[in-house]
Amino acid sequence: MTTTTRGFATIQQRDLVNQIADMLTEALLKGEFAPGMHLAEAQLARDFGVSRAPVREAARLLESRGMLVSQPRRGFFVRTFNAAELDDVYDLRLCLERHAVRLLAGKLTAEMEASLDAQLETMRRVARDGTAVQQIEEDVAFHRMLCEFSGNQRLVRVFDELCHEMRFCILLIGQLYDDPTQVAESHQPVMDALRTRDPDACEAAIDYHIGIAQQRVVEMFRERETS
Amino acid sequence: MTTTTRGFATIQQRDLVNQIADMLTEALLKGEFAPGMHLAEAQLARDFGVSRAPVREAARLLESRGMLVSQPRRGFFVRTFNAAELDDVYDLRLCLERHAVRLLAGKLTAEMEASLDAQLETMRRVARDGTAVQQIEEDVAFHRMLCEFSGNQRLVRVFDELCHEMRFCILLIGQLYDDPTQVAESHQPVMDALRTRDPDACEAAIDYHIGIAQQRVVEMFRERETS
DNA sequence: CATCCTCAAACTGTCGACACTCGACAGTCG
DNA sequence: CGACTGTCGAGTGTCGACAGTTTGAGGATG
Repeated sequence: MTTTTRGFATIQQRDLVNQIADMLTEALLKGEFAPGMHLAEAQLARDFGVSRAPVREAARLLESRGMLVSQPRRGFFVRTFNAAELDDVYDLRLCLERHAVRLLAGKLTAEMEASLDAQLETMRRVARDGTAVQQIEEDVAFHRMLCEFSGNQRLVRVFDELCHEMRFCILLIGQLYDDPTQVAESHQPVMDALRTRDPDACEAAIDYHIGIAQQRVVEMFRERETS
Repeated sequence: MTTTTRGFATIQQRDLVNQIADMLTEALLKGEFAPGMHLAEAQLARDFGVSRAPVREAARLLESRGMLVSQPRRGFFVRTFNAAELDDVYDLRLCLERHAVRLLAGKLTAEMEASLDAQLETMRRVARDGTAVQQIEEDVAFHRMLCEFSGNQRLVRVFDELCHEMRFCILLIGQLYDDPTQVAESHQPVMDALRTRDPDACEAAIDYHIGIAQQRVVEMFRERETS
């Protein structure tokens, strides 16, 4: 209710928790908090100009997303990842998307195909004139579509959770792609495989695609770790 | 139940939040709250003899476990499942365990084998003289071992989440098995397949095993739905 | 008889306050 | 000199209160 720190006082009456969670997320992704760092509720509350209650809830939310961890009576800490954990995340993601494309192969409609094609087009666009963050977002969006179109909503939820963690790690290592055009083009084989409607071909394509990404990201993360 | 290494009783100072979460979970599994029912924070706080803050946190915890859902400014409601959602949960579980046994096939150690065999034995025991709840718990424990031994900790976490939901649904439909001895025996083929170390055989065995359970549970749930 | 409006009760979101715990640091005693 | 103890500040866990919102009952209206 008190004044915001800056001019953008868009009606705060609506859901402080989500706003705080978003701001915290952004700060985390920007690397403003060092991994393992302790986040004091009172301090954050002062920074945001609110009481501790919504801060606490927002922190719990981020905890459930795996971006923070909490210890009883000690509070919240920025989640630390090691390369092995990141590898697990990618491994699980591969497991999910494999399943998704197999399901999708048997039910791909013209609308889905059009949506995916459109998304590929978007990716090509941001590859030319988009920020690294945008490129990652559109990349994720394509994969999320695959999960959504699989028809298993529960799978999408888990995928979203994993995405939070992957984003977190990717933003930590800085940039992901050295040639942005690859972002879009590396997805084309997946799209082509889907069009064949052959589950095995789809699985192979996604296997290859994610395997590459996994190798790259985990490797870069491992390098960052030893510095 | 849990004893400290020195034999002292565990100090009952664990936060209220966890205690409340446990009680709420128990109440939910006992079916004391109807699906879709609104849970008023103040009322629960009175019931537990605490303030709303810990109740709120406990509720958020259960929300993250998928047992409650919340709507802004309206509060918490008991999660309702429909057969399709439950089917999704089983589908995803199958996806996870398939992956787990494939990984496990390539790394099964003698210790793991012994643990799994021991768990099968426990299952046989509770099949004879255990409650339905115990039988389910030991059943789950076996599958959890498969996930743990796969080596992917992140996978285990997702499995745990799914388990909460499956337990919830299973307890809703009352009893799961009509012949308790099947509980243990239906797992034997999975164990046998693992011993061959053949990923394909393992996948096939778990496919069959979970497929049966899925069919059964979802079917029973669907019946309950239309009543 | 159905519909809309009013209003009070109930409830959630948020706040500030207090008690208790944890960790650090310094002082004390062997 | 080292181990133990008391104290202090920082921070979390919990509480009661207030304000604004939602809900549902009941009356007014067409």
